[in-house]
Amino acid sequence: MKKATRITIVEVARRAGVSLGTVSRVINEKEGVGHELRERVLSAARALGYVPSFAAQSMRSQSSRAVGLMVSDISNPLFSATVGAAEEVLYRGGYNMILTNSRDRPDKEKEILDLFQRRRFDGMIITLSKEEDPATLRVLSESRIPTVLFERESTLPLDSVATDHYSGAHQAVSYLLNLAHRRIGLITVTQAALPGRARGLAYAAAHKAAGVPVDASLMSFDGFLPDAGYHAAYRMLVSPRPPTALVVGANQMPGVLKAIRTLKLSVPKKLSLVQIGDTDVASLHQPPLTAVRWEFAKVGAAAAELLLAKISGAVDGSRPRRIVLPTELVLRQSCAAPAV
Amino acid sequence: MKKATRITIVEVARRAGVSLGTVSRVINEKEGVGHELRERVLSAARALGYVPSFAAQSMRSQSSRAVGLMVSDISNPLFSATVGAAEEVLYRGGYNMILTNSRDRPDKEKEILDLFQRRRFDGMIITLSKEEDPATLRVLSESRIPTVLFERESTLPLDSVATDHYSGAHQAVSYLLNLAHRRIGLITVTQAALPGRARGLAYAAAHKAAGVPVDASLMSFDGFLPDAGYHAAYRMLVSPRPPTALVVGANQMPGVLKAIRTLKLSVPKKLSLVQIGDTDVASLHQPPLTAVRWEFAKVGAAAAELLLAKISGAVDGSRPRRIVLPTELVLRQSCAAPAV
DNA sequence: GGCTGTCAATGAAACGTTTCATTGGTGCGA
DNA sequence: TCGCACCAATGAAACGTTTCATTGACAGCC
Repeated sequence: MKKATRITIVEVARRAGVSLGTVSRVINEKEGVGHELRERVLSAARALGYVPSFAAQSMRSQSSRAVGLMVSDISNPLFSATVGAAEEVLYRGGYNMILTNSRDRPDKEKEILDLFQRRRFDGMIITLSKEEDPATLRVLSESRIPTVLFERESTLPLDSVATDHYSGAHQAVSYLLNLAHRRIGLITVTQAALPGRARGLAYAAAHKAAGVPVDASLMSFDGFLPDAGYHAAYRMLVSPRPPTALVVGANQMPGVLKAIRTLKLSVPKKLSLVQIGDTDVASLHQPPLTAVRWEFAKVGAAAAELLLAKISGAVDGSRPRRIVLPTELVLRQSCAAPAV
Repeated sequence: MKKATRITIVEVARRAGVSLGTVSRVINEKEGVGHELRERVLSAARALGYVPSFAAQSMRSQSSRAVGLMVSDISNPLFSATVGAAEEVLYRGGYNMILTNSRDRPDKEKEILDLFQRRRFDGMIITLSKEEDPATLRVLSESRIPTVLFERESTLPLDSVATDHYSGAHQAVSYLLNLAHRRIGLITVTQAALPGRARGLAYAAAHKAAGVPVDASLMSFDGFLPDAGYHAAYRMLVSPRPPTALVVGANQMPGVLKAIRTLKLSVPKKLSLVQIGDTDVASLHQPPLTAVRWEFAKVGAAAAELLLAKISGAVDGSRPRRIVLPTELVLRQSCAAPAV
């Protein structure tokens, strides 16, 4: 039979014949308690099956030993490696990770941020659907919880850890321009946040540097919609002046590949292809896809490490730190000069 | 300037000129407080920027409104969809999800289970690296936290939600046997847990039903090792009597495909291929891979729903519930009769 | 030998809520 | 008009820790 009532520190103290304070210090491995007593307390605790109450501890110590993570979509494979690495670092630092899914809905984001406040988390790592949503920014600026923006940047003085999406896209587009492509499609996510915005800017800058005019109809930024990759690619590819190359976000690529297959276009003969974010889909495709690569796990680990540093006060908060992680272009067999 | 000290319910009560209890009831939207007072409390709370302390609430109410999730590997794409769906259900039910990564290490699993106890979680959904690890089972059987096993089953009377891995593998192997394959390789994860064990049993049963002897060298169960897929496939394929078909777990498939490519084998001409777990890699491969399919999200949602039902007491705990979700074989173009 | 300093251990206050027994006031039926 | 039931609101106890000022004992020093 299980005891009906929870064992508290009081029972342990009584059983060991010592005071509450003593038990507390034994539990927390603080010094200043004699060897014999320590043993007595420990064995009493064991005998009773005592488990300290986190709620009481965190209420008293004003620390939840927990960190909130808010991402737009956990199921996104690009995120899951990142999230895994963040958890690893946080756990090792003695913090637990609470994971929430905002599904890119600003109202849910606000709700989650409120929740993080109530939970008195020691820190949070967040992704925003729109970097400039006023309601969200207000909550954020009033928050006193150490925060690290993740794959996002803000006008607010917030620390951030992000991949260098600008350089990544710039490399990809420049590479294709160098191969003599003049009509390059870009299929990615919304410009309301860093990744899409940086890619759009890089796309334009690379074209400008090469003296090639930009055709707005070759850019699609609604990658978060279901089947967006398919629709965007299909629309571009059946247009009167179709692109000869496509730069595509990893999440849009499955849809894009379906469109290509539907239209029976051969890669790279008819169409060159670069994927942003190197996944199994890219490396295992036939032909293997040239891709912009970065280490997903590193982004997560860096975000978690920065947050831990902020929590411990090791990093001064006077001026926001922005960590940008590098990308590289992995050349495979999905690109060629455009057919003449 | 931010206030140096946290606003508590006491300040709100003072400012609104009411008692603590009244504020508490307003905050918790309980009835029995007049309209005018309610407004006064609300506006006082707003003015002061009051945010209730979760720690205090959960200490008093003995509920953490949180659920722990322990998976072996978050980065595993098969898990991430599942985890996402579980989070969705739990969040909607008013619970937060704490995600932890056991990395399949029994010692870390035990540590995490202890943590879940201390945190007084209202429930937990867990994956075990070995279903029969005695130390883990002891912790589990002494735990009073409602628990749902996830893709695992135990000799302990624990509720579980899992995919029907047995039928899935049976379908795949039978299909290949029907195509006249006589040497079929199986590459998957450890038999110490449900998925690998069920697949091994199904493999043997299907062979027995077809009157085909089983060759143990055609089974590999160390899919959790890095590059296991590659090594297992390579070893089998270069052996004197290589398999003519391979049934491969989704996580091992990238490695297997690399081995196939290295050996320049054509699929399905030289080798038939079935993937267990239908991912983008399978559907986008050339040729598209025949796969055992199930809905990842449904498994997570079902686990979360069962757990919520247990927490609320809607389901009686006298006898464990085992929910098994169906699989189907999706026929694509990676299988053919063996070359003669 | 008295004083001081050190160390182990104690006991009570404090953390911020919820809950519950009470109080005070109001309306209604007898 | 009294008593009763009802309702809004109060005040204090309780939840399970940590922390901090205090006590008691003992050794070292002048």
